[in-house]
Amino acid sequence: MSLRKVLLSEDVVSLAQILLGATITTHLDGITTSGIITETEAYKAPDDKGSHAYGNKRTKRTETLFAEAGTSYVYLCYGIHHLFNIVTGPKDVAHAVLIRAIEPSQGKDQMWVRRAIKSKGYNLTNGPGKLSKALGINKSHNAIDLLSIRSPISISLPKQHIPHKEIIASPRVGIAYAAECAHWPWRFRIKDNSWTSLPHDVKYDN
DNA sequence: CGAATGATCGGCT
DNA sequence: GCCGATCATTCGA
Repeated sequence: MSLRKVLLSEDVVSLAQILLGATITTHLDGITTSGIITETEAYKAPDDKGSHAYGNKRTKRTETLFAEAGTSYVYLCYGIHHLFNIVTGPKDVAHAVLIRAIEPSQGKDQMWVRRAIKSKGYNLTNGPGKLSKALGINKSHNAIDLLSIRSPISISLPKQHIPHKEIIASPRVGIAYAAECAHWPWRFRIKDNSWTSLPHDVKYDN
């Protein structure tokens, strides 16, 4: 089954889990960088108050969310960070999966150059703003067809899905204003993978 | 350690 | 004007 068909037919909450383990690759400025998706979040308008398209609100910004499955939705957060989403569902259904973290595979050195920070380790790509910067994604990559052969950004599903047992669900963060929707466990990450951001509600004792 | 803060922009009221 | 699907750094205990 083609990726587009999967993105069209499955529910966005399922897709957030299906996309775990998928590879995202960018070809920009003659540089190839790629990584495995380790953490995702589902955004499901119109009922989801955390979504920009809550209540099917259409503005210049949210219009991209209403595009057909396989379109990219990149938008600027806090004036600094470009957050990368994959639009899912048929045209006029504003569902999307936010990519929150990846495990780097190709072009790690170039990612560090793009990130330009002192620290190292998992810090490279374990957050939505971080991975976008590491992969060179910015708002010029909004509303492009990820499934086109010409796209500088591409997605490929893993040969085998991550088993359900290996997926951890938790509440979404950063959208406290979204009231009860903020508690919906629509954030997914691969168990025992260190290339994820820590769940905010879990404490580790050591 | 944790808390506070600065960075810095565009969409919305 | 205000504030967000954030992050890196500094400050204080």
